[in-house]
Amino acid sequence: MMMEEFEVNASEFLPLREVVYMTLRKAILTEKLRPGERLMENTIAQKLGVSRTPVREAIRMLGDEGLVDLIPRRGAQVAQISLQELKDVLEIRKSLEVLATERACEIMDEEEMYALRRAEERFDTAVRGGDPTELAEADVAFHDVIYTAAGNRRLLSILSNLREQMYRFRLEYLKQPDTLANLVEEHRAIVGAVEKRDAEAAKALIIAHIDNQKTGISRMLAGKEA
Amino acid sequence: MMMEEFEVNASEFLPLREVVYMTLRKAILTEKLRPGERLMENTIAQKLGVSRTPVREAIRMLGDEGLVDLIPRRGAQVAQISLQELKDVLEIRKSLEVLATERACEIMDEEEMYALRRAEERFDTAVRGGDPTELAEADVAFHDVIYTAAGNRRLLSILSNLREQMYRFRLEYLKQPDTLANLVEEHRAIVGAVEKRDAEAAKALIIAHIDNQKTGISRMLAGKEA
DNA sequence: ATACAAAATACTGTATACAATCCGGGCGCC
DNA sequence: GGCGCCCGGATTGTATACAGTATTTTGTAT
Repeated sequence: MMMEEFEVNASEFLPLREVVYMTLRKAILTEKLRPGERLMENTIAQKLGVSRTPVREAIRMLGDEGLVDLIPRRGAQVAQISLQELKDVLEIRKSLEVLATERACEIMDEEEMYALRRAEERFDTAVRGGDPTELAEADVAFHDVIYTAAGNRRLLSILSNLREQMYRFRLEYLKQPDTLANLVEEHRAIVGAVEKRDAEAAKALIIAHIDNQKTGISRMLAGKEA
Repeated sequence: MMMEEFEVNASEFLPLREVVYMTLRKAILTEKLRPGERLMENTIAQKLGVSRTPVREAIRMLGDEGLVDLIPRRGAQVAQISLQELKDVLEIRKSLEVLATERACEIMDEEEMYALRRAEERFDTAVRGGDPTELAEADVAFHDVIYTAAGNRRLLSILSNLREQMYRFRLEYLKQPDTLANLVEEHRAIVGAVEKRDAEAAKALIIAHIDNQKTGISRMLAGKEA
């Protein structure tokens, strides 16, 4: 496969399509590839030193996640995410996070409870630390504990996918210092409710959590326009 | 591409991967390819008279839909759908159908209302007609009107995907004559609630609709085991 | 006979070559 | 001068060839 040592350092002997996928994904999320930009198989393949085949497959994966738009016979381009689409995604997430949280309240075991508390602490630490990447990962990890505890694999996969849609915004969002304090508080409250297995309370908290995100991101975008 | 006239009659000059995808999908849904059966790229490619490339892509599409399990370096096999997975899917659908119905109640316009009534009539007719394929399609069309009216494209796509998961069961399920009468009645009630824009009532009806499906299919599967 | 090892085989992963289609530019015609 | 057609280049779609790995088979030794 050659692959002149180059960009892609990550753990070798992974399928190439995964490597290409992760590389492109990162480039999109960090805005190195801007929305609307075309992804040409040949160009990318040459740039990464691989053949078109894994590039093709990687691009299709990104298409499934919604990070790129696939246009037949025209190729792919980095997806524009409109405010409308963002709202759509958040609306779906609200329904499904509620579901996940309710189920988690019902069937979560002690081990998972412990993991949840640990995840909350990690997020707490990350907020104080200030590294945005770690912060985002800690947030992901926190919610993942709940998703997983819900015991519905399909739900986990859908929620993970929806999260991807928002990643670009989240990175910005998580930089706003005033939101961070809120987030810590919200997470703490959610953990409390789940620990008591109080599904009603947890549901309300999750709804508020998502609604806050929606207003926060909307405000952020509105500010950016100006 | 040659493609010796063969099986795949459907509208030519569609990308081959689509043709292969539809062919395989149909084969799985009609149980010509049984759960657990391996899908080997070479074999399928030869059988359909195409190369491995479009077959590969088609198989990956089926993987996304959950109709086949993709195992790295081992290929794909037709997914076993356990009762648990079925319940998982129905649980998610319940949340999202509720969401779709509520939104539809809010923002559906007159044209879509009309389409909904037409779809209900079509289903009604199909029940009397007795052709199971038409029946399934009419049911899909009915729910699609609501999904679409909800005005959330991502939601539409997720719900469509989840429906695929259940297709195999639905075909069997829709053959049971006693359920059919119920279904017609449930659809009629849903249309009534949506027409009045009574989101609460519609929500309750949709929940009942899905719960009925769940018990119906569970009973059917239990019967089959014995 | 069984267990282990080694080789053959069969399959996926990757690369490359070829075909078909779409887009833009230039030229001619109206 | 504008509209349309044709041609060439660019890019995706498809086919095939090659490489690497996992699985199965077969042989041998205990």
